[in-house]
Amino acid sequence: MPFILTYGTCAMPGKVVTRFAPSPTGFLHIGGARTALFNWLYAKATGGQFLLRIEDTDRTRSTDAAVEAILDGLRWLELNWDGEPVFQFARMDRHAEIARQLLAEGKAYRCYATPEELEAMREKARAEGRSPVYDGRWRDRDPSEAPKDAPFAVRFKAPNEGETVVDDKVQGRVTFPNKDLDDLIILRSDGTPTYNLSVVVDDHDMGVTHIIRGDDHLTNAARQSQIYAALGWDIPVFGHIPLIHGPDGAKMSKRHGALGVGAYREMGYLPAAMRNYLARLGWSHGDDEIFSTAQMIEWFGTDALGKSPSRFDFAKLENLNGHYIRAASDAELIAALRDLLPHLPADKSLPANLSDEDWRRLELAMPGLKERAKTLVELIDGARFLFAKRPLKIEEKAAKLLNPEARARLAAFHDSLLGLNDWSAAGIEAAARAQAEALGIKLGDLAQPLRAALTGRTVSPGIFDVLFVLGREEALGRIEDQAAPVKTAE
RNA sequence: GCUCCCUUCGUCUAAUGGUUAGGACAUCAGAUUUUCAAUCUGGAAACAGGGGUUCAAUUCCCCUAGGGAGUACCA
Repeated sequence: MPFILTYGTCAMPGKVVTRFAPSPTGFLHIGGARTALFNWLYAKATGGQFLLRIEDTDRTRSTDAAVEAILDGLRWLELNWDGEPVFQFARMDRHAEIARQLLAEGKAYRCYATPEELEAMREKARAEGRSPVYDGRWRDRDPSEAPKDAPFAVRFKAPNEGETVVDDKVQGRVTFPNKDLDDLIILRSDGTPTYNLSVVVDDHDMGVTHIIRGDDHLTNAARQSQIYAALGWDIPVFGHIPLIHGPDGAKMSKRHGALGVGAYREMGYLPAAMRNYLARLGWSHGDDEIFSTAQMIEWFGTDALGKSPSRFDFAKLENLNGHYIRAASDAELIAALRDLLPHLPADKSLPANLSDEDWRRLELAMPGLKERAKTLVELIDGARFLFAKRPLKIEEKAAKLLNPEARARLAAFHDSLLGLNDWSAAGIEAAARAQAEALGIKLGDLAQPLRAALTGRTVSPGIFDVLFVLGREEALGRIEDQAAPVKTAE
């Protein structure tokens, strides 16, 4: 079957092409998300293309669910890729073809060493304090010495002497002694290509010019450079960024920090806040902390990428998210909530089937709510009182506010409210202040019992806004529920 | 073990061969206030250690310590 070049043939000279190349063995984690962001930013900043390649050649570990999770994660972060994703596995024949070409040109050779043999070799090298590299035992042997019908792998004939230099945009000039870079297998004994070959071939065919990736690939960059050189292809510009660590400085693991971006969505973070936070992990633009995606694109460059690893800090993310929530319009937040609600477990969500009227009420309450929420989840929690049914369940701390005096004040205020024509926050506030004065108490002594009666809690948006948003009937009802002298506190 | 990389307040980071080493988050104190937030003011808080080079080093070089990555017929 003829191989079709998807991008290589149409790559414009001088045009930047970046890519994100995750392997679909799990969700899109935070480090991957940042890598994707940087590549995306670089493409946007240079007017180039941002491509996506799914490295699914490990058939036992790759899953369709993971592919979906990664695409989902990228979409949520609004990191849109150009064109269709390239699936590496589908290009296996092309990779094998290049391996055979290398073999034919004498730049690769057949290796008949068995896995046991290789293991013994490594053991020995380790014991002697040398790098556990392949010793090249089949490198220069005559084909006639090959065992008949024995399986073989194809190894790349890497230079033995000298050094390989990776000119890295982030790490600088990194030099590797060639003696430590052994002849890696490019074609397994079952004829399938291996990672380092596939990556080189794909990046070349896709016309990739710039590669920003985790520094766990730095050594690979050296090996890949050798393959590029053997093939006579241009080596892309590399930028190897340090990995993100967990809050305790240790490697990210499932126990701490290594969550899929979907988890961040469910914790109520906004994509824009996420991008902003991620951008500040390992990249900076002077003292700027909060900036729009447009500014990010304008400012982004590999020069300001840091070399030292960073830790993931939830407190800062949360703070940033709070900024974004406060800055968002009410309509935007309503939209974000509508998107998020279906993804949340019932106990963290709002009642199902909110009516249009409910949504309107929520939007009306939004200015007061968003001021107090650091995440959408907190926003939801803060909004819960809006949809509570009478008689309200009163939280313990709120119940303490509702002592007999407080209930008497509520009764008095309830009566004043009956005669209030201007049911606006300002009108209600004026009434409350007058009431407090008449009673000879501080405003707070009326406001807090009111809060308890109206929301069942001790914390809420401004209480006059609460009355206003709830509407006259509901508000008066809730006050009455708590003001009635015969009713018990619980 | 071997190869490579890293090290500025608790965290993310800025800057510089000569600075009171800056900002942000977190933290503490105060102001404001109907609660909580938000906001405002102020405080505490860092150049890992040791050698050099230099008139001068946080900055350049070396060593040590600590951290990270790689070391597969995984990606």
